Amino acid sequence: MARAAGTKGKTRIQQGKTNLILDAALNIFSTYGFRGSTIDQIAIEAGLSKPNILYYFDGKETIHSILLSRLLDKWLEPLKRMQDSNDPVTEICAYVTRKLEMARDYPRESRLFANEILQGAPRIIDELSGPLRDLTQHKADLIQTWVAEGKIAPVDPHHLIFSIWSTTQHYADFDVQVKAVLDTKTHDRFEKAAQHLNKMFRALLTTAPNS
Amino acid sequence: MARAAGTKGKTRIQQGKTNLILDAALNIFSTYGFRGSTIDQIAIEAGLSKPNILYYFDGKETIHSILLSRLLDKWLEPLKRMQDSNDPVTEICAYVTRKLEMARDYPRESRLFANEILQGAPRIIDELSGPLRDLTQHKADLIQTWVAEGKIAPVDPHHLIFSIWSTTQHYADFDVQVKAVLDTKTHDRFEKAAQHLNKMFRALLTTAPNS
DNA sequence: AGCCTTCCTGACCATTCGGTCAAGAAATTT
DNA sequence: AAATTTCTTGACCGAATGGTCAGGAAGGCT
Repeated sequence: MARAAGTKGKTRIQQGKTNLILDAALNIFSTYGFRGSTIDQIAIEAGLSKPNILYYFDGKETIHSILLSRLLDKWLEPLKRMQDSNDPVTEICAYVTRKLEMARDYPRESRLFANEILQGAPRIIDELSGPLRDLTQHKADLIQTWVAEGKIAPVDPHHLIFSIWSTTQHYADFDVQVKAVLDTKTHDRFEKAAQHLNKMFRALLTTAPNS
Repeated sequence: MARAAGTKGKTRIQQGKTNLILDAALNIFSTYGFRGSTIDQIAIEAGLSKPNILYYFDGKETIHSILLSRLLDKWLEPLKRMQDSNDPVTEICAYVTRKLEMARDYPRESRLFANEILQGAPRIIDELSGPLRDLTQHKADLIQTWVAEGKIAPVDPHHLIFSIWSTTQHYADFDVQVKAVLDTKTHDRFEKAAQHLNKMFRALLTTAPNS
């Protein structure tokens, strides 16, 4: 039997088919959710037969969890890159921009993640309570520092982060709705969104700290 | 056969069972999505037998679409209530508050909606392109008026609305993630969120219109 | 009580779906 | 070219699932 393991397979052909299947699976899973997707759909999407899919992967569950675990790394990267700076406002806005670009360039991943969370995150709850929580706490502390130093307006760091996540991912996860309401071209849509979000978070972070 | 129609059934017992089933179905559908839910699950949740469910409703699809159509009315109501005012900032912030309260009090409805949109809104795309689009356009025009009158800072009305939708619904749809990161009590969580969102949108709307 | 309508369910059916397997087709190696 | 390993698939299996149906239980009405 072939390796059901990660990318570090063996043959050139294994490598190719493995990626082909994972890509097809991402299309299907991100569109229909886990239970809503079938191996047959994935097989058709990949142009392979069902048993052939099962030859490369142990099962439906395995494929899904591989996609999820790969996703998490990529997902946390933009936040990781937000670091201390003399210009925290720009630093945070740069993070917003990166996150929005992720939503634009990796909508499938965003929807896969959203599907999982929406249904109670049964497969990645540990990742959320562990790595995600730790990283978020760490960056929240950083933001808190900026607040204490008076470099940005007083904000709740965690809820700021939530606002960034939600507003940016909205353009991937709720894309259908956005398009139904706007019906502008994709480029223009993200362009406008970038300007709007930049303005919003900049306003929030530079407001005078009155009551 | 009994009526498979809406609430205006007949018997007292029909009324009761119908609501019981719809409530159970909302629990299940909002948690597992349409394909991920089974009639058996709904039956168990409602404390009835599967054939009994099918006695009151034509089928799985019917139950789901009834829930969806009921949802839309309730969903658009907070936005409808946003009207012209001498204090647009407060008017908009009140809308934000109402929407957040919806996320807090009706998380199941929010997740049902999110599940549907995430998977391409196959069952309500017409509602999105029709009523939702019209209402949104109407309110966007109102906001645009406020901008033109200099009553609020210049913002893109549509993207402002998207930001309100996404930030508030985030606390219902991504509740698991929020809890994993925060682990505070429910009340405190929404309390802080309300303060944060109020501050953010107020800042956005009252920023001096410089470049 | 007797009659009629409404309500409920065990048993059953057809289809779908995840997964297996034996056997053959391609590669690869020797 | 023969031998060996890797790859591919048609046919099949068991479980789950949406849905049906005949018959019985419960409720309402006279």
